[in-house]
Amino acid sequence: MTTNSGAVSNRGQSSDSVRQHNLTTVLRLVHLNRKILRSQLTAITGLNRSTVLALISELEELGLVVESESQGSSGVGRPSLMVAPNENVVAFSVNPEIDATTVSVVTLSGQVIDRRRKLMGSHPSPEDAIRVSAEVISEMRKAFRPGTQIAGVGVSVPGQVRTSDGVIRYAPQLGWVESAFATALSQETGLNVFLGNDASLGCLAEARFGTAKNVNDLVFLFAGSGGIGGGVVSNGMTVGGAAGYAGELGHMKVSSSGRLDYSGLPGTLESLVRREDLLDFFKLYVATDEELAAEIRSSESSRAKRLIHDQLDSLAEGLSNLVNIFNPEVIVLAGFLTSLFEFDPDYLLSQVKKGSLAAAAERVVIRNGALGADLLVLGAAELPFDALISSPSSYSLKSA
Amino acid sequence: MTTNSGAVSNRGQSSDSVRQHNLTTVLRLVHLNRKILRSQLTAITGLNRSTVLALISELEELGLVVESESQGSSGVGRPSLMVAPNENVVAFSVNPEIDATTVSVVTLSGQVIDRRRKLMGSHPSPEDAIRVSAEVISEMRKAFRPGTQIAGVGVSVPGQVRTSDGVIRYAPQLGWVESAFATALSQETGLNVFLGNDASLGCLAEARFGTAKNVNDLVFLFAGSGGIGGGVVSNGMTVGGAAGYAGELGHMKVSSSGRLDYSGLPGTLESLVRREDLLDFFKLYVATDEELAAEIRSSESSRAKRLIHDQLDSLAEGLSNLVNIFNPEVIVLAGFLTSLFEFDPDYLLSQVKKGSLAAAAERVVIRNGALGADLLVLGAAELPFDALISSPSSYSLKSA
DNA sequence: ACCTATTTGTTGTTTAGGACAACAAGTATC
DNA sequence: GATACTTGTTGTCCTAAACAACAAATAGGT
Repeated sequence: MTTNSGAVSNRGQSSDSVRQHNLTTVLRLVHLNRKILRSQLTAITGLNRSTVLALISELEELGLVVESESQGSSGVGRPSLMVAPNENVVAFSVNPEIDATTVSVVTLSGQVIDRRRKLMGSHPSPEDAIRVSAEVISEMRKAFRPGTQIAGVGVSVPGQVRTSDGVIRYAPQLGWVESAFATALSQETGLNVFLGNDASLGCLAEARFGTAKNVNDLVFLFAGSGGIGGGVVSNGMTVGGAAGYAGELGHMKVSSSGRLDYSGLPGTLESLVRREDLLDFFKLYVATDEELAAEIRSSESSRAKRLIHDQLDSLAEGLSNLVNIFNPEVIVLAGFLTSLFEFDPDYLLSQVKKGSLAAAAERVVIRNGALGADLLVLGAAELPFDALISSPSSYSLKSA
Repeated sequence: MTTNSGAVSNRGQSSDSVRQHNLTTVLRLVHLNRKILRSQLTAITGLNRSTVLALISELEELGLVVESESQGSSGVGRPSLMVAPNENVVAFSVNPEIDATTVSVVTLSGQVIDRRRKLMGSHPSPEDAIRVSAEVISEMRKAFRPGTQIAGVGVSVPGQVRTSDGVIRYAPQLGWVESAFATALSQETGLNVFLGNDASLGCLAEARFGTAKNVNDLVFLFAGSGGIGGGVVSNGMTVGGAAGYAGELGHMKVSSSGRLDYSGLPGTLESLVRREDLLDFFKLYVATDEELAAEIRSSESSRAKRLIHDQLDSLAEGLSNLVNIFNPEVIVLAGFLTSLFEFDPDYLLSQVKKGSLAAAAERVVIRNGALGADLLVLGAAELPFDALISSPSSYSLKSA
């Protein structure tokens, strides 16, 4: 017998907060499931049928959900109505990269309905990215069908984001330092803007819509050309830290090697598991993850195999630590780590188990992420959607 | 601007759950503060005065709190009543060690009112510890004053505890494997029994009553003769992991050294920061933490200083990783790590900052724990108290 | 085709519990 | 001693969820 002390708020609850909580709970379920039967909502929430009816009616009046008759019968009895997010509710997703900025439109039901990628000079300033984002958003808004409601903008930042005020504290690859990105983009667009670290948002997306759906304890590791980022969900909540900088799993020291990572720290996971090393070996100049994956998959030379296994060993050392620290249910890999894993899944798992405590590792599963190119787009859009969902009746949606 | 997605339950709330939540909130505040004015309760909870009155009346009828007139005035206006936990509500704390088992009695107000340490043979079995604990508990119950109500038993385990069923999965120093400790001790005593990892409970205690009070993101590191354990609080919640094995921070690999820790893993924090190494150097056979601390404090030889700084360097490597992973507000040290830290606090902090990302480390504070010998006693007692507090009106207290 | 069992939607009523308002009680200041 | 201020206490109001009863829509059996 053991208890889990839940998150503590010290606030009391009145009937008003109950209503808010129930509206939030129903809307979240509709959002997460994309569509769900009313009968399932009553079953999951434990609320009375009549209460669920009232809640959905209110959400429908707010323009957040729509009901429709479900096709195909689900058994005896009067068929239940299907509840789905209102397709008119959308969010923008902004993804700044080193040479381009991508802006996408995501519906509350998780559909990516528009995406535009703007190439930029090789080292865009934050101001450049803000200007381009604002322009694209403005264009896109003009094309919206009438009645479209905008929840806000979510930005995935390849760097550290200060949660309290939406400032980009440091984005190494972009060279951005202390940029008040959220405030500035909010002024340009008149929309609510939310920032998040890219890997943390990827973690969020995989936990909500991807391979780690319904998993309460998970570790996410994401590796691209700019190094290794991570995200952690514990007790069903994102581990954010005091200021929002938590989850820098790539900068975990695992060896005494003097090799430096992109932030200048020696012997870290990021310094040992490197996309560049593989590209160099395969003599690929620039390559997509798919091209690299193909090379890895077809590797037969012992030199190639040794290199890949070395990388797997280093990855395993990092994952072992994370298993000891977090005892996750699932480890999710993304970016080129998926190719490494696929090359020899059993090897990676066995090495991880070897380097960690038997208890902590005994039920852990390693999986590749399921969201592919939509990972960061969906993750970033969750930020404004979260804000909307947590106060459905008072959140101010903006019209197109 | 950024949001923190809260913990998600999917359950709806009715007026009944509101009452439970409010009772829990008030009782928790009374417990955490040991005593608190009713006016402060209304201010903190945001509830109406009349509502707080009703809640406290119910808790008083349940025998959980008592009200008294506050001494000394606190300003203009009618003086507010003081609310305190009922001293008749207690929990047992059981702390098995390698050569003894200690049983303590803790009141809901956090007073340790009795403590008995039973020496045991050098390698007691779980059954031995259960039998001895049950005997001591039985004796102690006879001495209770009439009306005493028992919330249950909390056990601090120097090893891995499976949360779901209260089984000790593996306690290396004791040599215990897969022991259904909670079930057995519950049968012997007729009380609810809860288990927790010792370091995790120490973390909990420091976060609630010690140096990290009101801190929502903290990392706790505890080192004794049996190695290094840890605990983490993130978003105000203990990081427990999928099965309860999270927080094994001592087994984090930080170097390529082949030196093994007590669980056989190489190059880990525990293998490099060792109480034994210091004892050997100072030629102390067995020593209390105080004796070791005195030796460290008075070290003047350059060899001693080098050894201590080496240990500090290794400790810093581990802490740097934890800073990058958790971005904590506070790091709390306990056990002999306090002596290491006190030897050169600035050095440890600067080494931690050197090995971690500037952003993640910029506001971190390192502190020694404040609870000393009561650490595990208070921590373990929190387990039954948590169960009581989370359902005040339906929890079944046992009488003496 | 009709009847029954089953499930869900809908409507009207009840009820639990927090908010609110009004007043009493006790303290500090002038 | 008068006033202002804060808190305790009591009675009433109000919100929102539960409940009960009935209607609607389906599947399966005869």
